[in-house]
Amino acid sequence: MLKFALLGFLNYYPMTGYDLKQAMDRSTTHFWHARLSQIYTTLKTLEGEGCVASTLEAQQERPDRRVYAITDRGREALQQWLAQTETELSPKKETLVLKLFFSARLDRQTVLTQLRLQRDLHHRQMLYYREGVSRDIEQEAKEHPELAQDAVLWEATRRFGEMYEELYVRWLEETIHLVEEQPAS
Amino acid sequence: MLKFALLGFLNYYPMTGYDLKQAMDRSTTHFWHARLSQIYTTLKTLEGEGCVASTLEAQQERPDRRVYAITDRGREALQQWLAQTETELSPKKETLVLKLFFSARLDRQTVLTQLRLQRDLHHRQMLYYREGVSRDIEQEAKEHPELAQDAVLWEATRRFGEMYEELYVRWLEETIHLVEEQPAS
DNA sequence: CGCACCATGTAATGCGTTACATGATTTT
DNA sequence: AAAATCATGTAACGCATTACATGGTGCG
Repeated sequence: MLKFALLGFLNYYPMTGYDLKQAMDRSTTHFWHARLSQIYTTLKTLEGEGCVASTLEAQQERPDRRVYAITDRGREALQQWLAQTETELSPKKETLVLKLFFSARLDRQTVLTQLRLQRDLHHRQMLYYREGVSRDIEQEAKEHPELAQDAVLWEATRRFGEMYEELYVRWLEETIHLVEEQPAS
Repeated sequence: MLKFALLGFLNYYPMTGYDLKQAMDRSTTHFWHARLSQIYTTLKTLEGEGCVASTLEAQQERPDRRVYAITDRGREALQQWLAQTETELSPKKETLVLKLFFSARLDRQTVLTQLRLQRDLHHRQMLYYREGVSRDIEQEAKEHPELAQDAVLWEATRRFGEMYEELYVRWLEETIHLVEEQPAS
């Protein structure tokens, strides 16, 4: 799946593995993320499959860069993936919710500390989508005017992140009240 | 991480791998899931670590059952995990959102078909949390009255699932309108 | 002086899925 | 007659993380 994310970015313009990591961190990280090590190995695989091609660029005063560009075959693979309908829901893994599920016998203060910390984290994340991600999208759209159409959908995915964090904060607040008002066992 | 989910369930009462799969499917599946094959191998690992102990029960007219029970060491491991504060956000992977991010050059009808199908799937899932999961929790609480305290938190996690699906449907509807009203490229 | 940034990769390990393998009973 | 339920497991593979390994530049 990371393959397609990388192809998607390279379909905008050529980039290095390092660039791709930064692009993801500034845009898709809340719904798709990867480590640098995985990006580098996946690029190698994609090159083996003929979906991308790389050229080594020497730089003075900086390490060499290996710049990847998408090929016709890569564009085709990307299109095919995009057009293929998703007939299932993405499976989720939410550690906090799992923990809460089993926390009835845990002392109340520990549970509340847990929930309040997460509320703060999600609140901060919500502000980040509203401010940081918003700014990054606008900047990228300004630097690459040919991607204006794309930016509309980037904004839609940003909105998903924002709404998700709003929901999380709301739910945590509900749940904190619930735990506070539970009679002692 | 699956380890702790299994310990959590076995902390209620002893179960087989098959039972554990069903328990998960009826309760945690929207925030934590696993395949039977993984459950069986993880139980074996847990037994090797002394966190659970199993006994083979012969049955007439049915295959033998290997029933797992949590040990003191297992209870300790579970408690420690539960009490340990989560200082990070759970990373998400949302295939649909990733696809949408890169879909600007895809023809509009394909995108809309994709989004509408997902809206229906999430809507159905929302109803399932409201009806199916709700019922399952109530039934389990009725069958095991000693788990009444636990059921309060189960309900809180069910509520998370419901709110999440509501959000998803809302976002998809927003996004469908957005795509419908986009001027052609 | 230390940290962050730029820049690339490999190796070992862990987690999770898919496929393989079996087989009786109960429900539709 | 076919499908679902009960019931257990192994093997191969793929995806992802962590740790290892290197090294120069620029900023506070």
